Amino acid sequence: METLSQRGEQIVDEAINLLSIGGIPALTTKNLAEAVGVTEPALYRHFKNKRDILAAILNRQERNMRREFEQSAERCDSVLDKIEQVYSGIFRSFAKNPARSAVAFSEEIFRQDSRLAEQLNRIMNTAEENILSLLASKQGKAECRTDVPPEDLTRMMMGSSRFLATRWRLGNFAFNLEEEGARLWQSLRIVLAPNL
Amino acid sequence: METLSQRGEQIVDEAINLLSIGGIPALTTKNLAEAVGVTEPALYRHFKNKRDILAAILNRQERNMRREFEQSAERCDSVLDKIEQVYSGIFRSFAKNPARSAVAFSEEIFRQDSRLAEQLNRIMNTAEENILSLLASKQGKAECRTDVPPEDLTRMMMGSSRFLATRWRLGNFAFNLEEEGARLWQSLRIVLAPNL
Amino acid sequence: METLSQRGEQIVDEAINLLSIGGIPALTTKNLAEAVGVTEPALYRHFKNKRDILAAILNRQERNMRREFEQSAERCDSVLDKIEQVYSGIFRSFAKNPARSAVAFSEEIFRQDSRLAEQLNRIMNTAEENILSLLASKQGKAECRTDVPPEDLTRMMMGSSRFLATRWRLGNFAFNLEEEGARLWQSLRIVLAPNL
Amino acid sequence: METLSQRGEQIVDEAINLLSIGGIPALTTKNLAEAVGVTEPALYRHFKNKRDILAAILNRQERNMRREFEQSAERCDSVLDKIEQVYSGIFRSFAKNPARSAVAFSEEIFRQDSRLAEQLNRIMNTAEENILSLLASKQGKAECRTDVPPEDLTRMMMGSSRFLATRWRLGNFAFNLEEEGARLWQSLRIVLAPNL
DNA sequence: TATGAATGAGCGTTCATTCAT
DNA sequence: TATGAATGAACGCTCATTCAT
Repeated sequence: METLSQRGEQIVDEAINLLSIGGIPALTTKNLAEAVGVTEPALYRHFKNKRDILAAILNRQERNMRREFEQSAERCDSVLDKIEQVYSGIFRSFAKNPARSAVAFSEEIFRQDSRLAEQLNRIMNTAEENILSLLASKQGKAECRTDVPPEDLTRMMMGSSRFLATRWRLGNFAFNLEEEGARLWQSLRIVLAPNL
Repeated sequence: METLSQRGEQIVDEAINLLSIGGIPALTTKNLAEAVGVTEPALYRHFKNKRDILAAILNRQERNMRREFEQSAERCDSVLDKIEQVYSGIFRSFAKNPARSAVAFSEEIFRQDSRLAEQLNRIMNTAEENILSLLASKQGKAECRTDVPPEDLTRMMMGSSRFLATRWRLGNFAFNLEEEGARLWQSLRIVLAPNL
Repeated sequence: METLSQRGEQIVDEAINLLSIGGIPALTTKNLAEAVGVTEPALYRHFKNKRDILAAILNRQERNMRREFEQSAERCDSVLDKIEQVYSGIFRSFAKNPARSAVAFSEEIFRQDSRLAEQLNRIMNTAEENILSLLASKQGKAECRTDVPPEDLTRMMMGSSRFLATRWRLGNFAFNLEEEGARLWQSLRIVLAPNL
Repeated sequence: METLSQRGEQIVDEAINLLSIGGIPALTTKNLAEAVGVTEPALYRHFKNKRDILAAILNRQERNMRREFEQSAERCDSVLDKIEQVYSGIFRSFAKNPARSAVAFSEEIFRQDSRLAEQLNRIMNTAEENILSLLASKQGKAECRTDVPPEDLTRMMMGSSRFLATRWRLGNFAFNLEEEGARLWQSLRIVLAPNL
C-alpha cells in the first residue's frame, strides 16, 4: 500500500481509462505506455509488473469506495438514505461515464490471480460490512424489517443494484440508469420496510 | 443455430472446461485442441474461428437455461417454487462443479465482441422474461406482493441470487452455496410475500 | 500433356478465374475447391498436386497462343497484319476482361518452380519464334526494315506491346487499351517500315 | 517517407536479398529475421508490418532509379546516350547479381496491395516521364525521329529493354545480358533515328 | 469419383518483460 | 527517470496434403 509517485498515479489513471474503453484486451503495456506518453520500459520504473498495476487499480477502487461510504455517513441521518446515496452516487457516475462502469465489473480479470482475487474479495467484503453494520445499528433495526437476517437484506440491496447495472451495461446503456435505479430503490424501501 | 457435429459438441465441452479452470486466458486454440485430442487446425473444420466457439458456448448456455425453466415449469404448481427451483438447481450444479460457475460470470469476455454481447444480452433477457411472465400470471399475482413493480421483484430475485454466487466464487467457495442459497430464498419469500 | 477430364478442365477454368480476380494469393486449394463446387481432396483426384494445376494453366495458355497465331495466319496476307492481329486480339480480350490479364503477367509465380519456369520460357520462345519466322519470310523482309536484326524488331514489337499492357494493368486499367494499342502499332509500323 | 534506422536499412537489404533468391515465398518474417540476425518481433520495432517492409523496398527502388537518371544526366550531352546509359547500367547490375533482377519484376506481388500498387505505378510513371521529358527537349527532338509520338518511342525503348531482361531471366540467365543489351540499343538507335 | 476429418508446417503478429545506456 | 533495441513465448489462423471410407 505504498503511495505512488505522480507518474504512478497517472499510470493507474490511464490504465483505468483503457480498461473502460476497451476492456481487458485493451490494457496492454504498449497501449498503456502510449496513453501515458512514455515508452513501455518506463512503466517498469513505477511498477514491478503488470499485476502490480492491476493491484493499484483495485487499491484506487477500494479507496474510492471507502470515501463514498464516509461521505454518505456524514450527510444524512437515515440509514437507508445513506445506503441509497452510495448507490445513487454510483449510478450517477456510471451514467456520466458509461465506459467507466467496465472497471467495476472486471472481476474475472482479477480472479485469474489469487492475490488480486483476494484483494477484490476484501473490497466487496468491506462494502458488505459497511452496509451490514448500518443495518445492525439501532436506527438500522428501526428502518428495516427484522424478520429476515440482515445479511439477506444486504444481498438484496447490493445484488439488485449490481444486477441493474449489469443489465444496463449488457443492453448497451439503453435505459436511463439513474432513473431506473431510483425506481428500484423505491421498491427496495417498500419491500424492506419494517414488518408491521 | 445449426446443430453441431459430435466433435463440435466435444470442442464446446472442452472449451467450457478450459474457461472454468483457467478463465479466458486458458481458452487458447492450442489448449483447446490439446484438450480435445486433435491438432489446432482440426478445430477450424468445426468452427470458422474462435469467436464462433465462444458463440457456441453461449448457445449451449442458452439451451440449458431454457431447459431448466421448462423442467421446473412441469414439476410444480407454485410460481415461486418454480423460480426457486431454477436457482436451487443452478446453485446445486455450481456446488458440484465450482469451477464451472466461471462460465456464467464471464460476461466481460463476451462483451468485447458485439455479436457475442448481444447474444449474452438475449440470454439474460430470456431469463428475466421467463420470471416476469410467471409473476404476471394470475397465480404469480397471488403469491407475490403487488405493491412494487414485478420488474423490481425480478431484479431482487435474480440480483441477490447472482450476488450470492459471486460472493461465493470470489471467496473461493468457502461457504456452502446450496445451504446459503436456500436460506436466501427463504428470506426472499418472506420479503416478497403478498402484502396482506 | 495428357488430356484432362471434364472436371480437370473445369478446375483449370476456375484456377484461372481465381488467379485473375485475386492473384496468386487467391489461388488456394480451398478457394479452388469451393469455386469448382467440390471438396479439397477431390482436386487431388484430378491433379497430383497444386504444381500440376499451375502446369495445366500454362498448358492452356500455350494452346491458346498457338491457336491465336494459326488463326491470324489464315486470315491475312501481310506479315505485319498477322502479327498485329495477334496483339490486337490480346488487347481486345484483356479489355473485355481486365482481371484476366493477370494470368499473362504471373511469371513470378511460375518462376519459383523450375519445371514451370521452363514451360513458361517455352511459351515465350514459341511466340518469339512465330514472329521471327514471319519476319524471316520473303514477305517479311519486304515489309520490314532489314538494317537491324529481326530479333531486335521482334523484341520491339513484343516488348512495347507487353509494356503497354503492363502499364495499363498497373494504372488500374485507366486508359483504353485497344485504342492505345492500335496507336502503338501504327507507330511500330512507321518505325519498322523498310528503310528507304 | 521518413528515413530508416540503420537496422531498418539492413532489414530492407535482407528483404531484397530474400526476394531475389527465393521470390515472395521466401520473404517470410521468419526468414527475414534470421537473415538479419534478430528474432521476429525485433522486425516490428522498425516496421509496423510486413507490408511496410515491402513499401520500403519500393522506396529504395524508387530512390535508386531517380539517382540513376540524375547521374546519367550529368555525365553526357546526348539525350539518347543518357537514356541508354540508364539501361546499360541496369543491365550491368542485373548481370552482376542476376537474382537481384527478380525484385524489378515482382510487380505482381505489389499489385495485391493497392497502396503498394500505386507506389509501383508511380515509380514506372517517373521513369517514363524522365525519358519523355528528355525526348521532348530541343536536343531530344534533334536526336529522334518525330514522325511518331514520343510516348510510343518511350514504350519501345522501355518495353524492349524490359522484354530483353525478362527473356534473360526466364531463360535462366543463359545469354550475356550486357552484350545483348548493347546490341538491342544499337538497333533502337537505328530505328529511332531522325527521319531524314 | 468424391467426402469428412485430420495433419505438419508455417504464417504474420502481439504479449509482457529485460538489458544496456 | 527514461529510452532504444531486443527477446521468449505465445497467439489465432491458413497452407497444401493425406487417409480412411
